[in-house]
Amino acid sequence: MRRSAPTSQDVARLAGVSQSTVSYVLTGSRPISPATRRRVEDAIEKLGYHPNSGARALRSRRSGVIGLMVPEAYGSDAVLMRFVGAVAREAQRFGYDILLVTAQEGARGIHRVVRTGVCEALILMEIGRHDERVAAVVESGLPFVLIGKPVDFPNGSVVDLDFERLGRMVVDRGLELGCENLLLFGEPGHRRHRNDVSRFLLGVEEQSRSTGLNVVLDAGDLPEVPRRARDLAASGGRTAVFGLSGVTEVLFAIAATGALEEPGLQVIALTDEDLAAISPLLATVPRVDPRRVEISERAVRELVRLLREEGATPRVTLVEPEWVQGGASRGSGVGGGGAGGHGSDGTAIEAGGAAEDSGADGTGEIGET
Amino acid sequence: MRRSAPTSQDVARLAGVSQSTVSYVLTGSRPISPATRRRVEDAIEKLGYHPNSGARALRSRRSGVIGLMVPEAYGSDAVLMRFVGAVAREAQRFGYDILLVTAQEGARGIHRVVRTGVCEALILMEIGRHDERVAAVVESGLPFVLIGKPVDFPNGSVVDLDFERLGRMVVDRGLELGCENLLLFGEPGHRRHRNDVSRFLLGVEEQSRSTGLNVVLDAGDLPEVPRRARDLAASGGRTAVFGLSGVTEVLFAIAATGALEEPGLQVIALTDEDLAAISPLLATVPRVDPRRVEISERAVRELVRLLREEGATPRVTLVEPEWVQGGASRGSGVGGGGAGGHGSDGTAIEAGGAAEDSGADGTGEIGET
DNA sequence: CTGAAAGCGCTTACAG
DNA sequence: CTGAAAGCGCTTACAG
Repeated sequence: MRRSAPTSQDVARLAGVSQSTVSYVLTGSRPISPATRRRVEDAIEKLGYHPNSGARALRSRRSGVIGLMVPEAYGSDAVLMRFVGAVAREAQRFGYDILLVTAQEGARGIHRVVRTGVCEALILMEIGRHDERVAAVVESGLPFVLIGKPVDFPNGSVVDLDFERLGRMVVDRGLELGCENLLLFGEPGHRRHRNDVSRFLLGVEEQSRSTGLNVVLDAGDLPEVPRRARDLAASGGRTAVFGLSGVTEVLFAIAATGALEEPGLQVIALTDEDLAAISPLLATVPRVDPRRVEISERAVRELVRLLREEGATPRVTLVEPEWVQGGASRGSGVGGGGAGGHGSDGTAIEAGGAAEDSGADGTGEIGET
Repeated sequence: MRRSAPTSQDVARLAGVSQSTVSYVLTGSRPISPATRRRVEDAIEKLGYHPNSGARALRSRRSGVIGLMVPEAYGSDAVLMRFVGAVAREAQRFGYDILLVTAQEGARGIHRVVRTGVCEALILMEIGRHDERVAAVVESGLPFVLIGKPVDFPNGSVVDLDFERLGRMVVDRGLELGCENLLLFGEPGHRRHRNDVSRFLLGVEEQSRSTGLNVVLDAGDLPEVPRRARDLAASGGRTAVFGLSGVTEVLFAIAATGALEEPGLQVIALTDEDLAAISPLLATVPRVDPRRVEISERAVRELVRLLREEGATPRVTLVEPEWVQGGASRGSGVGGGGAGGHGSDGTAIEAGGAAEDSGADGTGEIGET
């Protein structure tokens, strides 16, 4: 039943060439005549040959495997799998496999996969403000990308949603919709220590200060949100309701039932398009897409760039949130300029030598060199 | 910055032994004197040595990597990540890493990871009724485990929730709560083709037939569920409401807002404990835990058994759903006997040589030999 | 209880 | 444009 897999030796024999020629056809590191190439490719096809990954890794020091360090699941982790799936698919496109490393393993996990050589590059998710893993991955010397931008990060590639801009966008949209208040739920206050939340709040506070929108954090536990919203609207005027974090999507099922469908309330949703499809009523409110698939794919492509481009330097890419419904597309429809700290022309603003690109198309750009 | 990792040669030199002795200490495949072992271990510690995975895999044909074939994300995939995370953590415990293979790759993906030798075993999720991957994985000769039991499966290890029993449990609980109707949502009708749904419906139909509970499928789209439930209760009497699939958890946020809190309605929730924590009101309804972490862990342990036990035969393990709230624990509180097709004493009922264990503790058992 | 040596299947200088 | 050969770092018979 389990015959051992064919080797390049078998392919060479069948094609009538040397074993090294088979290897050269595969790696492309030497010109091969069309006729020879053809014979080798036919033999490969006929035998169903795949190069042994252990031998290849041992010899070339390239395993073809990217380590993905995933955070411990917390609350509703629908969000997490969206990243993981997209990373795996995009890596596949470039011929890489994804190996899971759990956050639980910490810096030791990074050392392990580096030392064993099982991974030739790493993607880390949800880096905290003072995270031992950053030092570990930098020290490892392997190419790496962070999904999720720490507030302060010395040098290295990052791909993340532009949360600060998201904050400004939500404030602007609330104003545009004639609201006097913005009620935030999903515990943004409690989770201020999280990089994404703190950056989001930075944007909200900045933009609300300059525009006069009244912002209320901490709407309380989930079931209390509708009541808090109604109270706020009754006492303080028209109120926009917005929730951050993975909890949001669950919460919007609430909105979908009509609990928040009242004249004085205006829901703004942060949700993936396909999740929106679950609840038809979500189609009626302005939605902003957190672009998780886009971010995951860009993270992989950035890593591939670092792996394949000689002397490539790390890059910070902030992807713009995108209005899907109830606003201009591309995220640039509302107060695009704002009081933002980064330009829209590719200005480098990061310390430590990393360049931040924010292309004219509303997302950071990764240049091909 | 990136000095190359130390080798077993380096360890041997430092410990003053031969390179093979280092290897024997690591593999444990030969008795080593305590003194020598000690010196080797110290050297390993001092150098931070980890054996090169490529070399090890090349020589031993054991990569230490388990492939996990994950389904394409659909709808709310919170559920998926719960499996993936638990599988990764449990594999870690046994010294294995998890490599993601996307369902998108299909049978070709299985051939690839088998032929390259990158995986030495496989876990497959969400096998369909006629799935090309089953033939591929059987033919590969690698040890494998399915998470999710196809209705008909020839021979091989399976770990899954006992969906048939879940069906019976829900019917019994509904009756116990004085209901005359059971409204099922989460599109159980449309998704009848899915293995889990069809097995669940089998249990529901069987038990409702023998008890006279009126079962209604297809409660419609999410937002319509509360109205349908109220209508049913008004015309037909007290109604239990139960939803299958990942959508359930989102839906229960609806219940949590009180949309289903009416005298004639009785919500029964299928949800992980930690998700229940999001919504305090969930604590007030009977909940049944789909035991995803338990299933994932058992899948890994079953695979480890196949990998390490000489001549181990595949085994089918059905994990019992567990009442968490509003019922006896351990799932055996309600109609434990039922009209079920499997005993509670470890009787083998599967065709094709696979044995089904259903231990007295309410879950299938994996014996250590 | 330990060592010297072969060899897993590749990639890549070295040669022609 | 192609081949013969070294060697990546292990594991595991073969020897003592």
